[in-house]
Amino acid sequence: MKNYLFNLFKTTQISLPYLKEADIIFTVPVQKDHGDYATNVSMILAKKLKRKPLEIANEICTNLKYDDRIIEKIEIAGPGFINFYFTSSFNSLIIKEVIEKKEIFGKWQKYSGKKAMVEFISANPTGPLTVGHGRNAVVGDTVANLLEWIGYTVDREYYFNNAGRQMRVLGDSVKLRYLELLGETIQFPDDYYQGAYIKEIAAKLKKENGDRLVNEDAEGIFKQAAEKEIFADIMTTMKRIQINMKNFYNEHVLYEEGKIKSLLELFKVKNLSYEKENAVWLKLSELGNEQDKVIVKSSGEPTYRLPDIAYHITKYERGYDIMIDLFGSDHNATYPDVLAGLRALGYDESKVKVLIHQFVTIMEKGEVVKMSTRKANYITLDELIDEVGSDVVRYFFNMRSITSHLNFDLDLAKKQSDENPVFYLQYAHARIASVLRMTKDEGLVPSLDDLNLLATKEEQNVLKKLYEFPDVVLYAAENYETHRVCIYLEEIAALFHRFYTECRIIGSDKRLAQARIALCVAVQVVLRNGLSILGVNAPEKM
RNA sequence: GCCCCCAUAGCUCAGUGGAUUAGAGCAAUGGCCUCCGGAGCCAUGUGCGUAGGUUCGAGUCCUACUGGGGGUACCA
Repeated sequence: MKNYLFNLFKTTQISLPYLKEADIIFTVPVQKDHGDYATNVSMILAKKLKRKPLEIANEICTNLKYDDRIIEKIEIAGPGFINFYFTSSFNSLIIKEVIEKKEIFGKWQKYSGKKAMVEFISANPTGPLTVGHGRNAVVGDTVANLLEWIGYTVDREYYFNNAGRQMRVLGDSVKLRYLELLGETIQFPDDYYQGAYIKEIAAKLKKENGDRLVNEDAEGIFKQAAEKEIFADIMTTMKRIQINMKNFYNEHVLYEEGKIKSLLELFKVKNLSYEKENAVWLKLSELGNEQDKVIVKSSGEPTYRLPDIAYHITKYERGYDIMIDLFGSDHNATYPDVLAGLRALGYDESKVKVLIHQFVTIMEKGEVVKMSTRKANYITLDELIDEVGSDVVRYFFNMRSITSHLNFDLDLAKKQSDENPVFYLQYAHARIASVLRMTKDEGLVPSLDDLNLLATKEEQNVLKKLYEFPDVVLYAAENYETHRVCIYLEEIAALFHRFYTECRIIGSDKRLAQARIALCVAVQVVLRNGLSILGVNAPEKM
């Protein structure tokens, strides 16, 4: 539909050259009686041409040479909108396209040949993934899916650090619990890791080694065992929600390959850093940021900024056209420094897209559960999956704009899963599968021969919505907004149910029945495609 | 103090500068199966935090304010 309009306006440019001067946009009007698509081009041109919008709209309309088998009518309305009404027989042709393209309906070639990296989760192995990581994990994976749908080749990468203070505390925490199990009286500091998993790791060490480890360094076997166990856990959790990371990038590699050292040297040579009070500072205030920041502490240990910049440089070196970083809002102060460092070294920072998602609030028994990895009172992603399943987890994390806080009512998700919109979508899909099984037994098959019979309001509404799917995918992908897909799917499922309530298949004239079955198939394809973007199953039966 | 995000119906949230009429789900009330899946459909809504500004046109953009969340380390 949209394509036809774009082409129509392009040919009209010959007779009305001023059409080239405006960005022509077609939108689906909120009001159904305002047509299938509308454009505000005459209002935009009114200012440039200093003429009345209605007058311009009239002129455009008389010059549009359209095919009346495709467009039923064109109207001018309100202050100068041009509304387009398509013929019902043209609308029905979308079914043919959907059924022919099937699992690739909605895909684009627009960015084919381009490489993208999505870096997400990137949690250090200090504990199991929490619900907050869950949002990051699901959104990151879905953004990656969306980019694949518009043509990108996408790598998913997990960046982590198994050195540093946090990990030392982790090793100490495990050793203390180990000593405790051996009967020693210990003082367990408040700022150590309190979770039960620490005790489990300590217990495992005791079982395997008895008391032989009492004189071992906490940074040795204790830290290593903890990291191994925790990472195994994280991997299992990711697998449960269908996340396949391509790479795990260990910050340590940057040191091994000398990238930290050479970057530090580069900053010095370029006069972008200086020494003060035994520390090395990056001249961020000269690069447009608020203040200079330390990149090497007086202890000689770099702060996260140096490896983060070095890490991003490897992304450029690996040839990505676009690099997505997905962080929780608690990290929103870190990326401006990294971007400034990259900019100073001449890298095109517009290739890095930083997405910040807001917190997840867990509600349980009407109360907010405060969460901290250190403290014992947090809900793990694994527990959440146990309670509600992978499909609900993935759908819920995808269904809200990442700029908003996500309110996750655990009680609701636990006990009343049939209230969840994900079931509404899966039900629509399963219902169609059932219809197809049943009609097949009646000797009816989908047919594209008489699609023009699909003329009722309910049928037409579904058809027009089918046309929108590729646009929704493109918009969602280019704006990294996974929730758009959810909104669309809920809309088309609702339109389908309405159609199905009003329009009978068995008992109708055979040609009409078979056209309606074809409509069902098309809706099913789109539901399945949309759900696959989200990583949610589309069941044949429920 | 400064920086980022948010404020829309009882609750959870959509809303891509457009149309005298701002939508959905949940909750609530009342309808709809002699009929293909009732996990469905239909009906019922005193709502855009406050005050200015830009614009032909503002929930959407700008400024200030109020309220909430997150930051502002030689933690990440």
